[in-house]
Amino acid sequence: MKIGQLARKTGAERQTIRYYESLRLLDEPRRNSSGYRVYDDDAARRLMFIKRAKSIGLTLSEIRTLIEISVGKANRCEEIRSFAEDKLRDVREKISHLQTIEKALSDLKGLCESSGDDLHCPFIETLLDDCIKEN
Amino acid sequence: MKIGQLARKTGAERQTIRYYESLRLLDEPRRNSSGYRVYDDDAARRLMFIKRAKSIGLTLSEIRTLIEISVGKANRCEEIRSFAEDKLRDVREKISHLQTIEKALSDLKGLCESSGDDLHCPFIETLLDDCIKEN
DNA sequence: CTGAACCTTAAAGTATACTATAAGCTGTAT
DNA sequence: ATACAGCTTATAGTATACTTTAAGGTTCAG
Ligand SMILES: [Zn+2]
Ligand SMILES: [Zn+2]
Ligand SMILES: [Zn+2]
Ligand SMILES: [Zn+2]
Repeated sequence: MKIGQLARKTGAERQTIRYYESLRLLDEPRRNSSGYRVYDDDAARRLMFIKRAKSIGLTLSEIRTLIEISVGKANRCEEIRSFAEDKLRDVREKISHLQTIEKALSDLKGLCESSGDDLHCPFIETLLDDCIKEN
Repeated sequence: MKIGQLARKTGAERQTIRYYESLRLLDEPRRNSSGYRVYDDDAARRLMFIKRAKSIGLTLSEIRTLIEISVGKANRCEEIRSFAEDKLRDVREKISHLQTIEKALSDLKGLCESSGDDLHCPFIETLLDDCIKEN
């Protein structure tokens, strides 16, 4: 399988595959006599692993960590669980941060909706005034 | 007020202030005889506006939009409310995406915890296998 | 044999929001 | 006088995850 076939099979771009190789997310493939990359099904499996891992919010560097933990030998469940806990904590923090933002935004929007004063929109005024006490 | 004083007053870095100016988030200040930037309290207010707007999750380009909508004249509440609605939709989408990720991660972690098989960790196996049916 | 499709590399561009560096001018305190 | 803080500009670096470009070699159909 050359790079274009692998790309078609997995839905990744050729350049992305080379990029992942440069990040050591994919093993260096063997080369044919013309220097072209030649892949097997394990490479496709690895690439799909990366795609799925990305879809659950892992960064490429986290995915490399996961590959390093689990490649070849036994999967080191203890490390994997602690990895998952760290990531879950991150995700939950992000959610709660966004919920704070959501509340702030909808509060401001509510102020604007109930004010009726187009000259001093409380959405804008609140952002302008809350921090500096016009000294 | 020179740039250093404005920086101290608002907690922004001098370079950040110049950067915001280059993005037209801050008006070009007047210059003194040596070419130094000279600011007034309105500039400080504007800078704090940017800080607060960032704290509720707005990007610099969204903040520029908000400034363009509201600067000088009446605040155009209708546009502001539609802006807020767009942003709220974004934030809610992000939250729900993260909640999906949270569920996937904790499900995988649960699989690992209840398996006891360190040789084929279901966390890794699921990511490896779900997409390609080892053809 | 020519052109299209496919492969190679290295380097630069994209987006976001800064942060740092270089090289140099200004202002003030001692 | 001179050190030191503070100002100027333009340019490059950081992080993430690609995408694009340039310049060229390979393979195969017609
Ligand atoms: Zn309003
Ligand atoms: Zn006010
Ligand atoms: Zn496990
Ligand atoms: Zn399997």
